[in-house]
Amino acid sequence: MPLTTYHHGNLSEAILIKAAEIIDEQGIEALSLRAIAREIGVSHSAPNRHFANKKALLQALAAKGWQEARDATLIAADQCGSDNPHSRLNAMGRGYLRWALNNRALFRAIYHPDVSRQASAKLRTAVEKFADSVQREIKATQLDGRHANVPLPVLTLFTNAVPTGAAMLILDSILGQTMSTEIEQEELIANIIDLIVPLPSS
Amino acid sequence: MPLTTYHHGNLSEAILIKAAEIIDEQGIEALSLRAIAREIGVSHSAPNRHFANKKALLQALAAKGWQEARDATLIAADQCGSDNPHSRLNAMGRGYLRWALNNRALFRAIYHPDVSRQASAKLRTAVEKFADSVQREIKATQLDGRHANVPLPVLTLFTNAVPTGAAMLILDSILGQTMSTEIEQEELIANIIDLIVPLPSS
DNA sequence: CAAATCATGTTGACAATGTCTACATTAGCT
DNA sequence: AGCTAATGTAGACATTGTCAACATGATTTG
Repeated sequence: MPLTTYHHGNLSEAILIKAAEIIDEQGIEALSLRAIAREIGVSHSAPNRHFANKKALLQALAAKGWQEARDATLIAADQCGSDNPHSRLNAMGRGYLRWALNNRALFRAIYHPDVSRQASAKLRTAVEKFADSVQREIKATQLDGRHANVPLPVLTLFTNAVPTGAAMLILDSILGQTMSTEIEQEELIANIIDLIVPLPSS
Repeated sequence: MPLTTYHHGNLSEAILIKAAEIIDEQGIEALSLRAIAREIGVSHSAPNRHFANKKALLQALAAKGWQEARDATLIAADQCGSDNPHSRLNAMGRGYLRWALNNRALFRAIYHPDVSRQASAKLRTAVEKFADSVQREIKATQLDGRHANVPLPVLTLFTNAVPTGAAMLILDSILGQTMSTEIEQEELIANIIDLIVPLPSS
């Protein structure tokens, strides 16, 4: 095998990884197809063979991100070892927020406006499935007595807004920078999520 | 006065207005200095006389945005006609969220990562002043018995995250699109904010 | 096994953009 | 009236996204 092969072997994957790396370090605005190609060591238009355009690359990252976010959320629910809806939803919130803070590149991708504005049908249904899973659990907590008189869509929006907003403030906003972050991450996560869905006083 | 003057008269302001218009309609990613100049009818590099670069334009928009957000928030508190911290903070939350939903261009600007990443000292202190005003009120609610055992920074992050996250989800995310928005805006605002700071049962 | 076909990568081109420099026009002050 | 600084223009350049034409190599197929 020659030292430098004409064909990369797994360029698709390499592009996604390098893209995530750049987004992580320099933000999603700094992402450039040519820079990715340069750093990987392929020609400037090689990425076009794998992604029709820049938006398609972002969509692919977002799809991966939603997948991971969904997994992190649902697995957390299963692993919390309780059937109580409050416990489960609390675990889901923590799992989602933890994932967001530990995977900012993908987190930035899933909320990038360009992705939302022109989401493929496939991505759209993936997100809907995620939303449904969460809403089902929210509904269960409501039947269990949590904010019983609040319309479900509002409660859903609220429940999603907290971890999403918190992650955005912490990761990407001046406002977040002004707020002290001396608290240990896992404790912060627990404290914040407990404010949305208190754990049952077993 | 000739029909077309060599000097525009108030180009700075015109650029800011046109920029907000474009951001409102097409999102902040679609913003281009040359397009702004084209639509206003000046040469492609005229904006450079007023803003050193694109980032500077975004910073100016963000400064304007923080100013407006702060006004909307603090004025709401004063106008609520109550001294009760819960009532005041509730009004502030509503005022802020209402402003965000009604001014998406500036809302997008104040949370744009490029702005946060390289904020001028002036902008940074403006944001800090806003954050302080809010935190002072949050502290008051805590002394009034709201989540007395939660660390103040956490409670602050939570309180800010709700309206910010809700606005982002509604305005710019696929997740928000999947959530029904059939509720009237003012009712939605009230319902969401009540979930963070319940009004005192006078 | 040979050859044909398709996926993958390269090169060169083009338009659009941000930004710089040199120049033109005008406003405002003395 | 004339000077100076502010404001606008024209042209240039590097960078980027994207496309078309071509090169290379992997895979299938006769």
